[in-house]
Amino acid sequence: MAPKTKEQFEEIRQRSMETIKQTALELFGRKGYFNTSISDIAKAAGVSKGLMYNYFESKDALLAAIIEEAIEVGERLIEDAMQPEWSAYEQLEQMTRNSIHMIKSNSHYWKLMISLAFQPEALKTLEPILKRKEQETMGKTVAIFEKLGLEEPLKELMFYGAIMDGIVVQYVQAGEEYPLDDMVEMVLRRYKSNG
Amino acid sequence: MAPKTKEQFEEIRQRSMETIKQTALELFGRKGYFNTSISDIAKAAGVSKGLMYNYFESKDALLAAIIEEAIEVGERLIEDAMQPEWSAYEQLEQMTRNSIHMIKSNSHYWKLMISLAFQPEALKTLEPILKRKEQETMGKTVAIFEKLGLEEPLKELMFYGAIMDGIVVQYVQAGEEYPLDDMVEMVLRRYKSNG
Amino acid sequence: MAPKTKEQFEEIRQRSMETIKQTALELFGRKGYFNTSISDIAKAAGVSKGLMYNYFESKDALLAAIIEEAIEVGERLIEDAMQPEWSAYEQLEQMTRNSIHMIKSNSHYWKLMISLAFQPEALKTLEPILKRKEQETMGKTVAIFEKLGLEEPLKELMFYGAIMDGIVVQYVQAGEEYPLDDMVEMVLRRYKSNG
Amino acid sequence: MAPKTKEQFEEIRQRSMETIKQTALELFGRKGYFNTSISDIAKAAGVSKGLMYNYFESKDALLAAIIEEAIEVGERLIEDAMQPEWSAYEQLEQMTRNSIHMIKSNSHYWKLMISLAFQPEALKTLEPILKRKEQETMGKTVAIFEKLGLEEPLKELMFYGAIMDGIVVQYVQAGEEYPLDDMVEMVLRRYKSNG
DNA sequence: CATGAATGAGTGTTCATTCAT
DNA sequence: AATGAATGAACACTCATTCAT
Repeated sequence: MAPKTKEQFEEIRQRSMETIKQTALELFGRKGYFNTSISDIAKAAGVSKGLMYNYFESKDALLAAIIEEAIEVGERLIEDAMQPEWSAYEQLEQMTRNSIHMIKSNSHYWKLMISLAFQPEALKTLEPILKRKEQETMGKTVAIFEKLGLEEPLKELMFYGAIMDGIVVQYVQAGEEYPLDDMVEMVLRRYKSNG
Repeated sequence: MAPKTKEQFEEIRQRSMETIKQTALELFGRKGYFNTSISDIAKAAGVSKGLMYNYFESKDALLAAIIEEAIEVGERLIEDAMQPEWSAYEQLEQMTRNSIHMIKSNSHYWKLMISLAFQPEALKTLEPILKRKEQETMGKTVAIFEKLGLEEPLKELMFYGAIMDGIVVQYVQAGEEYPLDDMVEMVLRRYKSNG
Repeated sequence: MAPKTKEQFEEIRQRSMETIKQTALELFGRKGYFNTSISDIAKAAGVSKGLMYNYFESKDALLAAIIEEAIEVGERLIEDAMQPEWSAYEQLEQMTRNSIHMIKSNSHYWKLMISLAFQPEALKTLEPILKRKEQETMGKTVAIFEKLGLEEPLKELMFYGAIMDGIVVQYVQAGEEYPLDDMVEMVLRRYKSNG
Repeated sequence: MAPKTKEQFEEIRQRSMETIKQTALELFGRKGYFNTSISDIAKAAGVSKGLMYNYFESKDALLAAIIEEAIEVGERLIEDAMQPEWSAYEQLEQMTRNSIHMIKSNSHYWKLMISLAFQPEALKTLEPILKRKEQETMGKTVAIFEKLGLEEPLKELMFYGAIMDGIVVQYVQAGEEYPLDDMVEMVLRRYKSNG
């Protein structure tokens, strides 16, 4: 019964937080943020309601924590694609495939994000984070499209963005039966002869 | 001294229902269905909380009424595009432009639909209606793609659907600054040489 | 299209009031007073909600009107039994049979009365009416028991009252399968050798 | 710093449930079930409105819990009367006295039960429980009446039931001034020479 | 670190009552 | 005399949050 060390406590904290975040993400994704209660999360995570408030100030804060974590993952994937020695097309391909991989492996997250994105007045706190993040991504990506040598790189980037969003929307809706890989090939074919 | 006539009552009913539906749609679109209370709607519509229940059995029923009305509008637009004397491309163009028009003139509705679609466990009642509607639309549209003479018409249809969804998602998000018309031209260019 | 005469109006009034009272009584009896809404009554009676308020000040007043009417009927039945030329037993028999007849022909009313009687704080307005009525009945009936030549006429009257109440309670509960007539014979047998 | 033990929590739960049930029973008995709101109960019990829902799923469930508890008490009293070494009359006497004792010590409960029993369409959930219970009681009691050696034991049982019900009805109505003990003696006298 | 009993503001819903016609 | 749209207070119920232990 030796007293636990600081490190042990810290580890427990991390594990609990992770459990709570994971459980919450799944429920938020399946049932929607507003339709998921703290009780639901606590029950599904097998912890007490009070414990959540040890780690997160509020339900909103829990949501923010989940989203920020996922954003970090997303950022890393984009950076992975930006290998300077690659051609523009190779970078685009890599980024596209990474994006798809990310979506495949975390579809709860994307369901949550999309449903939140379409209730803009519901969660004002989140908006600035998302706006900033989107612009960063756009900024990095526009370079690829300029290098591709297209006539109107900005418009093409927006079109690419729309296609990718559309594919996500449809995949997240339809589930595993959706021909995600076929759609990806169709996107890439559009740019294959370039850059 | 005579009681109001049936016609008078009917007109009053219609006006009230319309007010409530319009107000509700706007709020649902802006704040999300679950985040909009009956009180919010009543206050915004300038009527009492109880009045809604004279016309709609429940909040759910109000939502269903709104969606069914919009679905009817959508169906009419698709049928408008299916003029048999037109070429496949002309039909596609018409349908595309009609869709965009519909979205432009009713963006609240589309925000609502998308956010609901991504909380699938939240509103089981709606699912069958939407599934059926989607399949009907697909059925009508696949004919156009077959006539276009593409190698894989079904996949191309799915791709087209994804692009259109993506454009809607981005437009609804970005608002009026989004270059909707440019995006439409880019979609159509993809098929212009066909059918 | 001659204007209606005063008499015709009065007749219409009477008919409407009667319809409303009868419908209300049935519903109150079946579903309970608090569980029956004005809307229910109006729908079942085939009139508008507003019409009720032309005739009765409130839901409470409607209830009071129903009860007062039934009390009058009850009073007449008791008086019918008090033929001075009859023996005490004959009077008791008549009163007993009259009571049973009354209950048989108006069981909704008795359901209503009993359920109300057991929610004393629910309808304070009614209490004085009922108390007064009960004492009047007791007063008239005690004379019969005194004439019967029993040792403790007042206690016997109370016992008789309890038996009659119990029979009503059971009959109203069990419905037509209840052997009401057998029970009545058993009551009367108790007093047959007297007075 | 340690969390409360399971036992502590359990004790708190039991105490709260008991407070709520007792308060609710009293109010249901006095004002009627439909006329008593959750707010009323919470205020009278000195707890928050929400607390009831920690322990009972709904107002209906609270009622069911109250009734089931009382039914158990009732069952025990009947069994106490069925001592095999006693004569039929002794058993009847014991059962009668037990019943009266039960009613005396819990008149709120009986007010509630009677008023509910007379609003049959109001609480369909309860009906099967009560029907079953009543038949069980009848079954046990009929044996006593058969042993008493009466001509028509079943009818006599029904008559006894009616008397007892009538006494309860009158006692519950009139309160402490009612000569309950005298009435009991009058019932018993009817059977004293038998069994 | 962890618990879950307790709170109360807020939700969807009902309903007696009013009133213009 | 008769209608039913409209109101708003009250209802049963939910849930994010607090806190004693």
